[in-house]
Amino acid sequence: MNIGEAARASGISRKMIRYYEEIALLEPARTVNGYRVYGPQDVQTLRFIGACRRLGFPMTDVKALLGMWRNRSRSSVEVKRLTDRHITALRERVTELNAMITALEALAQACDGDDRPHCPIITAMANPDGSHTR
Amino acid sequence: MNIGEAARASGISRKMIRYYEEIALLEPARTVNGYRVYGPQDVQTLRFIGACRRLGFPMTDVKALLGMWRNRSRSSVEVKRLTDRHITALRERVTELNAMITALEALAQACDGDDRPHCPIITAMANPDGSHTR
DNA sequence: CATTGACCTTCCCCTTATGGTAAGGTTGAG
DNA sequence: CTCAACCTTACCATAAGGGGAAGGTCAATG
Repeated sequence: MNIGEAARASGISRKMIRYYEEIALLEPARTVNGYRVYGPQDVQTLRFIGACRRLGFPMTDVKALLGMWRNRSRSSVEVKRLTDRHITALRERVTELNAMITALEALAQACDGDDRPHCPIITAMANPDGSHTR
Repeated sequence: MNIGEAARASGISRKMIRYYEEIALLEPARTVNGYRVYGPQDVQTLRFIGACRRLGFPMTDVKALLGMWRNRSRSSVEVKRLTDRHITALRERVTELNAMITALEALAQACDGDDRPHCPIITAMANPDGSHTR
């Protein structure tokens, strides 16, 4: 299987397949002409990587997860620990984003949104310490 | 005011102050020796930028917001429109992250987390289409 | 007057994960 | 033999920074 076919079979772009090889996530065989050759196992690996990425795991985690997948004597606690850390990171990010959303909603709600220049949003940016001029 | 002092006054690192200049957000004066010189207005600009960044606006939006701030004949509706688009983008991102969190929580909850290899998390990654082998 | 430390300057590399493009080689069909 | 559709490597770019080197400047101290 050539890289194009592997891309279609796995849903991973040719570009990213080569990148994953570069960071040592897989090592396809080569024909005498240097063409990469992928087997069903390689496609499985690519699909595994894709699943990890869709769940937001960074590449370092994906690498670790791949190692655990391949290691038949792994402990499920390792996997769970990694996953829990990732969940925690995602929750923190959501908390940050929600704080931004809440602040922005308050500002937008206070803005008339008409053709006049007065705008609480701009005022808030210009007075970042919350020092309101009353 | 030198760049170091401007950095302390604005809470923006020297590195980023130079970067913001590079992308034309401000243009400090220079001494004869080439040192950047910042006035109170520049510090105001930097604080404005910092406030935008803390609310998650991308630099392109920051640039636009700066322009609106400086434009005394702006319409507040422009500002509000930009803000609303940003809020929408943030909400979408939160929705994505929450979907990941939900999926990961279900997997983690199903994982025993002991010293045995069996692990639903790994199994899920290896079978990305949800094709469970029963 | 020289040294020293704290500034400042520009320039380049690194990050994450991904896309694009260009120059050139291979293959298979017609 | 040619042409399209592959493939290869190599480089550039992204967003928003951080790190650091090499070299210039300035003020205070000895």
